[in-house]
Parts: sequence; structure tokens; C-alpha cells
Amino acid sequence: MKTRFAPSPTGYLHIGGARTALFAWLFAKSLKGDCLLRIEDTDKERSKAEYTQEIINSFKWLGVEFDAEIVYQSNNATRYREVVESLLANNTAYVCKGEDPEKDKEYRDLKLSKDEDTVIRFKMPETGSTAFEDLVKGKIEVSNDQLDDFIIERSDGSATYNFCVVVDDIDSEISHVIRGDDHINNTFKQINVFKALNQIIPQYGHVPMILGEDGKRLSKRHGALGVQEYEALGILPEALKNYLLRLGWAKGDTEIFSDKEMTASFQDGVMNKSPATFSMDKLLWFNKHYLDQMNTEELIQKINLNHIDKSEYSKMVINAVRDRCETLNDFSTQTDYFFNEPEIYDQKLIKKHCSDATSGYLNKLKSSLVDKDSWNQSAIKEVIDRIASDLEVGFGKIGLPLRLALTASTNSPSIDLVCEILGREETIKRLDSFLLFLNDQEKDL
RNA sequence: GGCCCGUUCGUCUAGUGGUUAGGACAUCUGGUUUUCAUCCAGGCAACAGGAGUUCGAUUCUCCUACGGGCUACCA
Repeated sequence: MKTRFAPSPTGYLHIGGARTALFAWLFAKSLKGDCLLRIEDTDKERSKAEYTQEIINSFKWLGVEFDAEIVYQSNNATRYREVVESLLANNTAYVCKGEDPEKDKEYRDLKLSKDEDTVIRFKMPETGSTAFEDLVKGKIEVSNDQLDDFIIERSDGSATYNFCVVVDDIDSEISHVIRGDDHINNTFKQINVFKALNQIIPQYGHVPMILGEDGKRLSKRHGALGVQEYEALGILPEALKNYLLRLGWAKGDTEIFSDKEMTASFQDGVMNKSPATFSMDKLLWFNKHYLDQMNTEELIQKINLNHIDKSEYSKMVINAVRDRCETLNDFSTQTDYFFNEPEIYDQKLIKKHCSDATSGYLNKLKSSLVDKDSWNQSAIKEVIDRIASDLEVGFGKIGLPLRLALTASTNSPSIDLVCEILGREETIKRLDSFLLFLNDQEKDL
């Protein structure tokens, strides 16, 4: 069996297209079949080669690998011409002059010759109905009088979408067409072309669309981000894939599916018939899950930050902050102060956590830290605890200013751990800078 | 307008002719905690509406409402 995904290169690959592709691909892979990528670039005005490249890159990143060569419809013009001729020959298509849509059918048996003022229309059956058994929606049927004689070849001699699709599906021997349900109405037209050509009609499965967080259909101009933008946001491909899979497909209550599990269980799950609303929150939850699973080396490689390398120091830093990161990008701000001394302190935080007494506390702490014989998390905690109880204040009166001094933030791992990782020298140095800063502040007041 | 598709907690969904209608995300509460997180425990919350079939419908049928799609010399 063989499926295909057929985007038109008129923009980047957005999340909806990616999901449809994922379903088509998974459907094929779960049945040990092939899935083809076909670029539908018959619209010369809007199709761009750079979009094609972007689409290809997006799939590469996602880990969706298509089989065989990419098919470009723009390469098939002669083939389409040939098939149009055969339709003309067996009288299932006709040349039409068509200024008036009402009168199109009057040209059906006129057998005009083609020129630059005419198009070629498909001769749709006028009675009966066209029906098919959809893989996800069940039986779908429409009366043929609803279908019109659509154009298959433009006046410039180029073929149109609903016709090209059929020719390519035949030539590529596509057995199953998995696509968005916005194509349901096209299916009726296409089925009739298959019939006119005397070819086997593939099986169709129409998957529902994705809606934006506001409930409106997701589109390029309506909040749909490109796959590459999720990458830029620090989303892992496995997280996006897993999330997309669960958006519209389910196998019981299971949420997490590895690549292998996806293909293994795809046929056992159920595809939903209704459109689903995209949720960034849930995507982020999947992302955190896959981030948690990753070992430190892998993580360092994926984070791809200049200051993070394979050193023990980097590893300590990563492991210290990973709990509070849900995207790859979060590691940037979360690790920054381990590599760069804070330069400015937030006034609001200073006001909130520091008082006149703070300098005194911190000076005491500093001298104890300087004298402390060992330098590790528990030893440092001991020192802070002791000073706090000597001074008869809570841990926060000392710990919070210390955190500010070292990280310029109120969001960091345990402060004793931060001290340990930073090292004694750096810790004292930052403490000194902060003390100086506090001193200057008092003068200003 | 015509045609096609759809409708279970706020969101993603499971599920069945008889269930306390289950899980996940979000949210709320509590616990752990030196901050922020993480983590753990618990709570709130749904079968669109109306007929019909049936001993019984969330489940089957029809209608209505609402949502989406198509209706191009776009794909």
C-alpha cells in the first residue's frame, strides 16, 4: 500500500499540515507501506522553491521520512496534457468557451478546438450519485447534480488541481489518500475522474482540521505557527510529534508514544471525526516530559548555547536548573548567571527582600564562608543556618539577599547549591559587588 | 444560498443500550521546599437541545441549533 502527502509550496509547513502528514505517514508505516511527498506546484504565481525547501527541512526535523523521490507536479505537464487528450478522445471532457457559467454545458458536444480563449472541462455525470466509504468518517455521498463540470485545463494549457491529483495518484499507484477534511468535496470530483479514466479508486481517509486556541480554524494568517517556529521556540520534535498525534487520535488513555509505539499502535487507535483545538499548554507539557527523559549529554547538545559545553561545570549547571525549564530556550536565561556575573539588580526585588540590616547579615555570612574549610552544598547550608539562628532571623532574611547577590533573580535552584557550583571565589566576589551596590543605594537615600 | 462534515469537563480525549461517565492538560486546595520551579496528594468540571425506538438511552434514528469546510482558469 502507498499513501502520500501533497502540500502546495505557497508557504511554510504549518502545524495543521504537519499533523495531516504525520497521519498519512503513520498510516503507511503502520501497514508497512510507503508514503510519498508530492509538491503541488501547479500554481505558478504562488509557488516558491524556498517554501518547498522549508517544507522539506521541517519534515526532516520532525523525523518524518518520505519514501522514494519527491514528485513535483510542475514536471508532469506533458503527462497531464496526454491524459486530457485521452479524456477528450473518450468524450468525458470538452472544450468550453465559457463566459457564462450557466451556459458551460452547452459546449459539451460541440467539440470545439482548443485555443487561448477556451478551457477544457470535465464532463460530470448528470444523474445518480457519487459515494465513497471514508476511512474516518464512514459513508459519504452526494447527488451528482450538485457537481459541476469543473475545469481540468486552463486556457494557457496548464492542468488544474483536481485533475493533476488524480493523474499523479494513478501514476504513483497511491492506494490510500489520507488528507484534510477540507478536501471531502474535491473527492467527489476526483472519483469521477478516476472513473472516466477507468482506474481503481483509492481508499480515502479525511482527517479533521485543527482549530486555533480561539476556536477558529488554524491557518497561516490565523495564528498557525510554522513547524520551524516551534523549533525556534525550543520545542523538541518528539514532543511536537507526540502532541500532534494525540490531537485527533487516541488509543485508550495513553498519552505518551515513542516513535516505535506510534507506528506499532496506530492501527489500534481511533481517529476522531471532529476538529481539535490546539493547546500550547499541553504541547509544553509534552515538551517537559521529553526534556526530563533526556540525559545530560544529550541535553547539552540540543541546547546549543555558546557557554554550555561538555565540561563538568556545564553538566552541574544543567542538572541544577533543568527542573525549571520546559523548553530548550529556557536554559538560556536559567543558566546565564552561572557564566556571567549579574550587572544590574531589580529594584523591586531589592526593596522586597533587603532592609537596612541586610548588609550586616551578608557581611557576617561572607566572613563565615571565607573561613569555612569545606565547600559543598551541605557545608554552605550549615553556615547559612547557623548565621540565621545566631542573628535570630529566618533563612529568608539571608538566603534571599544572597540569591539576589549571586543570580540577580528570585528564580534559581537551592541557593547553597548555587554557591557550591559557582565556587567560593566567585561567590565571595559577587557578594562583594552586591555589598558595594547596597552601600551605594543607602548613600542615595 | 446550495452541498458536505462535525458536536462527551475550559481544552485533548476514553467509554458503554443499564458506569459513581474514566484519564490527561489547564485551574483550585493542601503537602514537600530557603526563592522560583519540580514533585506528591486531593478538589472543581462534560454527554448541545428536542422528539422517537426501547423496560432503559450519553450510546441507535430523525429534526433543530451551533461550529467547520467546499462552492475559482487556488491548492
